[in-house]
Amino acid sequence: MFVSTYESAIDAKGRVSIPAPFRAALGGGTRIFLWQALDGSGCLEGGGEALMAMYRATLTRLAPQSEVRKALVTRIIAGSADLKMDETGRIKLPEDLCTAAELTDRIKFAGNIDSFQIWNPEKHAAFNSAMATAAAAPETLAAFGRAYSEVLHQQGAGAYPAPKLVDGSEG
Amino acid sequence: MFVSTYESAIDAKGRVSIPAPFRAALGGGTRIFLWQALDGSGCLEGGGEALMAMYRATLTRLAPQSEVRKALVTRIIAGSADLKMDETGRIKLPEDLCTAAELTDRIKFAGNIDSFQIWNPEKHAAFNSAMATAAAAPETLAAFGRAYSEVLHQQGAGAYPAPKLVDGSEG
DNA sequence: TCCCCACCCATGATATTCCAAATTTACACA
DNA sequence: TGTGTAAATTTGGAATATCATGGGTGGGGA
Repeated sequence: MFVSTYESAIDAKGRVSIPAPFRAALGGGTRIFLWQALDGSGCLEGGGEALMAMYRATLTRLAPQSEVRKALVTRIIAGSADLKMDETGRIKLPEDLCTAAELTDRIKFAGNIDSFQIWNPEKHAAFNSAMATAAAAPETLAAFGRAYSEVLHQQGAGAYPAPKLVDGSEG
Repeated sequence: MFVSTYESAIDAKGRVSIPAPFRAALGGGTRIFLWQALDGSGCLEGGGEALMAMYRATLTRLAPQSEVRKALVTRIIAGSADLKMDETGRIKLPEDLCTAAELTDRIKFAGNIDSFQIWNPEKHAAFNSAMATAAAAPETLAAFGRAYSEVLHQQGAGAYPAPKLVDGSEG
């Protein structure tokens, strides 16, 4: 799982070190896919072979000639760069993606569960504060609570230790 | 899988280099089939022997004398060029297909999962921006999200671990 | 006999791989 | 709790390999 946010630098050759925790999340694979986020937020989205395999399965479920599938395949499959990490964990960012996401010298890697995002730092800061506001909204918190309850019920109460008032060495 | 987009040039003899990653996606085969895309988008569609084998199986499932089968066989089977890559990974584009797809000096290879597309660069740019708009539409994103969830549930704990409160160090 | 096509080789540019150093981070011990 | 050591990671640069492209030659068909 891709968690947390890290900053990294683009060197003179357009190379970038993938943060070590993200390399671990890639499960040892060295192939990385990068494409422009679908929602127009201006960041790049990336993942490894496992994510692309999921996307392949997802896209081939959609009706072959549907506009939805064509649009998504164009953006995610045709629109993605197929990169390979070197031995020190670096990739070379394609120029067109750097231009699209306004990446110049320093960038932010943001975890996104199954994928990660690459941001221009200023845009990331703006996005971050917007998300902070949105997260604090009552509707957001309510929706989170509902989803959490559903998962709890689905998984059953046995999956997790019951809360204890006085906790020992485990829990 | 055919991923990403590459540009290539048609030389004086009408030859074109297949991008190296696409050659890898052909699995070592040197036979390439090319035909006009069914949807009237004006690009060519292509693939290797594996894709044609899939199409053969698909088409022979259709009722022999049905209009659907005749139409598809005519376009895909009769209408496709049967080409062979040379040792340096080039093919010679037939003139009629070049004319139909308005290919002159430079062309774009766009990955399409199991097949690839060949585009006139200007037409590809126009198609790309149209698809970008379509992909950003809320309905498209919602449809993608639904399909992704379905795949997740089908695979269960396969590619990605199901949500757990206590997760391993990777995943 | 001519022309077209398939095959072969050569070359420049580009991308990738490899090596080495410097910085940061984690850990152990005082 | 502070410091020193060790490991890992990030960074910079150069050598190597790969790839796209151009031209040349021989065989086969018209």
